[in-house]
Amino acid sequence: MKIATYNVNGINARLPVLLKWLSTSAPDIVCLQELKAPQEKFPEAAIAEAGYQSVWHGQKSWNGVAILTRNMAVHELAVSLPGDPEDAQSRYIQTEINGVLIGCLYLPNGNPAPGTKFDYKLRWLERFKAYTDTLLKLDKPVVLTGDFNIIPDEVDVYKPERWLEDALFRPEVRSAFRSLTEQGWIDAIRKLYPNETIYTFWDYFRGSFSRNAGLRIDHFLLSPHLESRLTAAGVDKYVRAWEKTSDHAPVWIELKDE
DNA sequence: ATGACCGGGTTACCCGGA
Repeated sequence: MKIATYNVNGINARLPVLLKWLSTSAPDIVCLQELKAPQEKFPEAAIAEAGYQSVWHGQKSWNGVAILTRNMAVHELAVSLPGDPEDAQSRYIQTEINGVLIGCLYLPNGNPAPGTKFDYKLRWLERFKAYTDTLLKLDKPVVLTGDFNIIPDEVDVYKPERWLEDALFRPEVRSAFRSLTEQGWIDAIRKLYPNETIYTFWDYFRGSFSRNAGLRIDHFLLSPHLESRLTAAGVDKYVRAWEKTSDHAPVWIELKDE
């Protein structure tokens, strides 16, 4: 079972690129972030024509998340992260497929830091940590994937010294990410590639992609059950080189059957 | 150190993104 995550930066602007990537990469499950489209503007029919069922939670202008599946029934379980009914931002959607709970998240960016946006990011991380505690106690296979907006370590950014004050790299958020892996969640890319420089995002400007000035901010966290089932992982970096592409590249893992 | 590139939409001398 191949599971992918892709911050599309606008589902409608990205539709041709998304469909082309789906046909070449052929993931079974896809988590999308930054739809930047209200609920009724999601291109469900075009995606269905490509062979994928969708569940999504849109929002006008910003945010928005979706889960697509190929040849598998989708049962939508949740469209928000528990813990704050007042939070109106569409940043989490969750479903269960083939006995695996799939959480698709778009964590707040948090810049500028410090400030109210950074405070929101930290609150979101607290809620997320409380929820991951709950998920671990379920004692079942769980995949949490998406755009975490967290650079976990110095190896995950081209010039760490320039990012020290940034909301993606500040000690509070790196510590929050570390607390998840210490809790038992497996960073799938790092599990398979402990020392390699691997990026998932490159700015549109400053010639970032051609200079490979990137960040690793899109992640897969696996519950301990899935460690023995993880067989492969990677970044579809070639998609970032396409015309009209997102500033993120798709990231994927392969899980073998039990 | 700085700029500049995208998508959405109030089509702007706008905003947010990372």
